[in-house]
Amino acid sequence: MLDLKFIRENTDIVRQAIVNRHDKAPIDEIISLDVAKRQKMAIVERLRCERKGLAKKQGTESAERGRELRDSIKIFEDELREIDSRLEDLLLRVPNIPQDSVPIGKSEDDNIIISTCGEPRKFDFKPAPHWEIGEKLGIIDFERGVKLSGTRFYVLKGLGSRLQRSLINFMLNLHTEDHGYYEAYLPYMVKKECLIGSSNLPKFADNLYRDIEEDLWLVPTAEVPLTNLHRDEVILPGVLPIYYVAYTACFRREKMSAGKDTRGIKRGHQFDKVEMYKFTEPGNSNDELERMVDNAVDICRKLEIPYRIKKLCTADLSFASTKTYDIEMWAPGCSEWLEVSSCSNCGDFQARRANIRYRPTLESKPQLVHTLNGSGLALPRVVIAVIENYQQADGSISVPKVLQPYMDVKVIK
RNA sequence: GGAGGGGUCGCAUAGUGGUCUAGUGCGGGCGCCUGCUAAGCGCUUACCCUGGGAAACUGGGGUCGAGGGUUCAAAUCCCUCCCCCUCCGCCA
Repeated sequence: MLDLKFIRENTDIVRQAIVNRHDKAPIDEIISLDVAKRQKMAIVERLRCERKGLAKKQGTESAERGRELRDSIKIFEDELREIDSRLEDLLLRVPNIPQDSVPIGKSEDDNIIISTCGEPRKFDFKPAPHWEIGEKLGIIDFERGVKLSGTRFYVLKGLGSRLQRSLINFMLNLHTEDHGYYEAYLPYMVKKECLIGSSNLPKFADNLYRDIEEDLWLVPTAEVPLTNLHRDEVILPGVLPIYYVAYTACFRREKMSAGKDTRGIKRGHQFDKVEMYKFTEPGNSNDELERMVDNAVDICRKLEIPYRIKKLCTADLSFASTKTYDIEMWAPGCSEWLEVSSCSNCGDFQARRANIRYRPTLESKPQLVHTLNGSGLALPRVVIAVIENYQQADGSISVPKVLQPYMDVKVIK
């Protein structure tokens, strides 16, 4: 959420940001509600002040005036409540402002490829897509996944599920041991407030699963509970930056992309992900973003899979982000670059929603922190990349060196 | 799921309709005093919104788990919800 005061004083900047994002947030209505709100507040505060003075005295004529005050205060309070909830809802739907370094673009085609690393392997046979390799080896079972849960579900079996588990452990170990992250095991179901804090609600409700009886929501990413770990807290001086890493399952309806990517395990309703998350001081967040990207890329390097880094343009930037890098791994079987990570600096946008602050020193006033999130990495796509990059002519898969200690085998066959 | 108890300033507590402008202790900060460590004394101690001011600063409102309600007046009474504790039931 943007600061209302900022919107009031920098309306043109906000308007331009919305245009650049091709968003339609209703800034005009916000501005007029804000004016109306402050007018009414001035009146109601004057009335409350009089009531306060009156309440100290007792007597019949002050009781008479008191009744009048009570009634008119109530009318104004009701109006204010209505304005407030409308304003709150609108504010929650305004996207974050892209940084100046973010390229302005019309669509994802305007994202900029910053670097491409690693030589795509030369095959002396035609590389197969993972769904063929996986099915032949019996490590991915699409039919039974659909039998259990319907379309976009699959079952990993045997060394397939072991491969995913190995990747998770490899990533968690690397981030905790080499990159300084602190591991957390989190709830996969969270309260509505958490999703508001992380910016998934109210705007993106249609991509979420929810238990109506308890009003608990399944997390679409660990970013949601991680953001909310420090909700309504004031972090003490000297504690920042905090780095978290967490493995969770993620649940998404993927309604918006129905019909897209239906083949294989690239896009399911349930998938696993290792997520990196940082709480930082405002001055450091961009440096921390670069480091986070490098932490994600380190996985690609160690797995020895070709990858590229993209800087997202304003049209493709996610709602809460001021600046985002995507990392893609090359998948020679389906001949496409797979998005395995998205690293974003959300600035104080989520911190304002979730009320996450820190004190620079013991004496100073609380200030909003900056939050950053990045996949480190998204599992099923890394599984795809391993399968397709390490496939062999006989249909088997050789296991990447760094995974061999986790897999206990050198070849999946 | 059933029965009961509870949520007050960083922590611990007092407060059952007006004297609460929320008291006290601890902890924190500032200062004074003291020829060592210590003790003592004084002051201070949250956050949000909004108005005025170039600024230092200053006026007003709100917040006692959250939100409503009753009342001239609510930390205090009523309703809904959230969270914590104890016992019972169930359970990996």
